[in-house]
This record gives sequence, structure tokens and C-alpha cells, in this order.
Amino acid sequence: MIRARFAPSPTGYLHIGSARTFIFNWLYVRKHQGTMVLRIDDTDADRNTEASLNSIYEGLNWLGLSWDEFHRQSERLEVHRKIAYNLLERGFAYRDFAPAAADLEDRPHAEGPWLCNPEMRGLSKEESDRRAAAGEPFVVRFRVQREPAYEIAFADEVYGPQSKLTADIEDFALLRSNGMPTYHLASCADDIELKITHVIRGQDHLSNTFKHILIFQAAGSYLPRFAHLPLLTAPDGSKLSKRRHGPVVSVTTYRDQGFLALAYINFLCLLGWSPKDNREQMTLFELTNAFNLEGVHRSNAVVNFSEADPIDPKALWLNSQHLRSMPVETLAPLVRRTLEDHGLAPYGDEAFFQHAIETIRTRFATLLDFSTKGRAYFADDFHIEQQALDKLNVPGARELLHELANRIEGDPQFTDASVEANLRKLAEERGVKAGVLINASRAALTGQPVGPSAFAVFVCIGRERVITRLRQV
RNA sequence: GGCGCUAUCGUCUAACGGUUAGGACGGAGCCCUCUCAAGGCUUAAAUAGGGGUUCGAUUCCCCUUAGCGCUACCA
Repeated sequence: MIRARFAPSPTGYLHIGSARTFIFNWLYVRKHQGTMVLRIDDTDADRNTEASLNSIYEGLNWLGLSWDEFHRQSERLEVHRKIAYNLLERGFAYRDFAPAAADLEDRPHAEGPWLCNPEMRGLSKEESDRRAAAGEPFVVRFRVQREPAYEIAFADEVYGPQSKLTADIEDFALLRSNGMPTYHLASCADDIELKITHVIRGQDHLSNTFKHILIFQAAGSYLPRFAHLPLLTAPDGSKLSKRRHGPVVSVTTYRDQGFLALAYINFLCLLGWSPKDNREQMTLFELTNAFNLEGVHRSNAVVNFSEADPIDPKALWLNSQHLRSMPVETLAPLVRRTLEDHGLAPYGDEAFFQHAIETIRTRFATLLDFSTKGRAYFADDFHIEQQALDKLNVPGARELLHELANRIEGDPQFTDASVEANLRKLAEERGVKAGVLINASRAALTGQPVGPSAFAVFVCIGRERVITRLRQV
């Protein structure tokens, strides 16, 4: 039985890279009928905020992918400490009474990495116990075996065989001087306790995995399988950060930009993974079936955005593809929600509503378009754009539209074909090009210079409103 | 500095050691057309550099270069 976890730390909103990690975990778990564990890694009290936790939920909820178990590390501190003290007891760890390095920059890197403080590492048990009992603060460090040094090896499901000498691993901290566990300890302790079988996470942890294996082994635990994911970067190859790249790194931005959760998931999946059969647009079902760790890349993927164009064009394209191909019954509630969020109460019944969506969806890229470019299809208080105005300002156009309204009023059929016949006849009688009248009609009816076939628009908007709008210009 | 990872069109990616190096986004052009999309067709665009191994390297090995990650009492 597969058990995988997504373990964000609440130090910001849900990051686009974290979202992809969650999605890959979810896909893997669902494909193998396993258990998805959501674990909040909040052991760093100084940096964690409740606001950030909420924003992570917000992002996760929008994606709409569920989890089966939920845990918070801050509520599991005893589990972590128990393991740390067990390691201390058995000599796999020791107390370091040296004060924390005040300034990291001071640490001389010239002669290689810092490995340990030999004085502290060499402290006798009696001495260590005595100083601890006297209340001296200390950090618990893992005693990495170096004499003889040996090679730690594991096979990453994505990156393949990995190995590292213990001589290159520093005595990392397990417990801070305030008694809180570090990430390494808490993560491994919980992975053990929660019986996690697959650790699927960002590649930034690839080299940390050696430390984790040390902990797993010292704790006498089985080893989960590891799969590391390539990182998502900015176009210049740098790490995505809010400070430098702004809202493009937050999942909620895409939601607010009118993205469909599925399209966004689809887009994220294609970053660092490929079904290898040229498929691009895929449903959740297809993604779940196709997903495998073999298809995951080893090199980082760039999220393609710029200041002028903050959304990756491919994401936008994928969104428009889903927008036009998903079942209209599924899309309709999302559109309604978007309209309502923008203070619009769409008129008409559900059939009318869905017909309007069908009429315009192929030329929209996001849900937001329905409330802007598509406003006239759902409400009467739309604004006529300048370019549309230009089409209405053609000499004689308004009079023709008024006449067209009269003829439509007298048309018992009011179909695509009958409206077209009426319009073309009128144009011919008055010696104007049909196109001019067609464009003017669309402008009057929708406030837009462009849009669907004008005759489809007539039928979509409905006779009463068509007549009213044509007479109003 | 040390250790680790990575390297195919601008971007996302495909290619049992043998392909005219394929697809998609974006770009350009054409068709369709009442506008704009959509759709169809065409087109420009890549194996980082150097050595090996091999009859033959995008593919395997080494070096260089570049990028990224870790090297915290952050995760």
C-alpha cells in the first residue's frame, strides 16, 4: 500500500512549485490507490504564520485535489523528540553547547565545508550530561561516522543511483537549543511514524536525502523510496521567489486570473514530466493513468513569463483548450461564479446561460473574459468599446439598425437564417455592404468590435433584447 | 571553496546507438470568413564546446564551460 505525503511549510502562499509537487504526489497515489497524506511542516515557529497556512489551503482547495490524512508537525513534537533522545542515548547523536554562528558569512569556506566542532563531538557522556543538567543550552547533532568514512547510496526513482561519502556530510542538527526539532529530524521522524512509503519532493532535497538516510538507519527504520522532482525556475534560470518575481509564483494568482483548475494542473504536469506520446491537453483521469516517475525529467523547467506577459503563454493556451472542450454543464457553474464575483447577476435560465457560453467560449482564454468581453451576453449594462463605436459611427449605420429592429420585430421565425435573410435584404435595398451592417449589429448587440458570427449573436441574445439594443444606439 | 545534480528549437518536450532530430506553445505566412477567434495548411527555429568508445553518437565515457541545489539551531 502506497503512502505519499505533501509537506509544505507555512511560510508563504502556496508556491507554484509546491503545487506541482502536490499534484505529482496526488497523481502517483491515486494511480496506485494509495493514501495521500497532507502534513504541515511547521516546526519553525518564528517563520510560520496562520495566514500562510490559510493561503495554502486556499490554493489546495482551488486545485480541487483531495487528501486522505492530515497532520501538523507542531502537534507531533513528542514523536520527534523521542527519536532524537533515543539517538542521543545510543550515541548516534551528541550535544553541542557551542553558541549558534552569529553570521553565516563569517564561516570560512575556503578550506572546505564545516563538518563539526571536534571539541563538542568529543565531549564525554558524563560531561555532556552534567552541562545539560546545569541548564546550559545545547543543540543535538547527528554524529556522522567518518572514521572510517563510508559511502551512503540509494537509488532515486527519478535521478537514478546516488551516492555520497560520509566524510562530506556535516554533523547536522536534530534538535535546536529551544527544543524544537529541525526539518531533517521532524521530516524523517514523521515519515517513519506515518509509514510513508514514497517521498516525492523537490530536487533541492536530493543532497539532503543522504542525511535522511542516516537518520532512518540510526532509528532502525525501513527506507522509503525517494523520487526527486526537477525545480521550476524563472526564465533567467533563477529560483522563483516572491520578492523577485511577484505574484506569478503564487497559485492563487492563476485562480484570480480566471484559470480553470484542471487546465492549470495540466500545465504544471507538463513542466518536468511528459507522457511521451505528444499529448498535451489531458483530463485528470488521463493524467492519473499516464503519470509515472519514469516520465519525470532531471533538468529544471522554466516557467515562461515576463513583466509584460506575466502568464506563461502555454498555460493560457491550455486554459483556452479546456475552456472550449470541457462539458458546458461543468463550465457553466464556474462562469456563473466568476460573473457573480464581479458583481454580475446573469439573466435568463440555465439553458439560455449555457447557450451563451457555447456561443462565445471558443474565443475566450480565461473565465475572466466572460465578465469582460462577454458581459453583454449576460447583462444589459455593458459598455461599448471605442472600436465598436467606430463601426456604429459609419454614416447611416444607426438608421439601418433601427430599421433592422423593426423588421426583426415583424419576423415570426427569428432564427439564424431568417435574421441573416432580413439583414442582407435590408442591406441590398439600401445599397450598403452587408458586412458593414453585420459589424454594426455586433457592435450594438455586444459592445465589442469582434466576436462570434453576428447571426449567432442575434439568436443568442434573444429577440427582445436584440430589438431593444438595436433601437438604443 | 567542498559535495551533488543538470545540459535537444526562445519556452515545454520526443527520439532500443542508425530518424530528413518529431510534437506543442509562441513567431511568420496562406486558406476559410460578416469581424475576431477557432480550425486546416506552410514556414523559420535546437542536440553547449572539446576529446574518446563505436562501422555509426542527441543517446555511452572523460574533460571544459554554464546553470542549479546542499554546505543554518530555514525548510
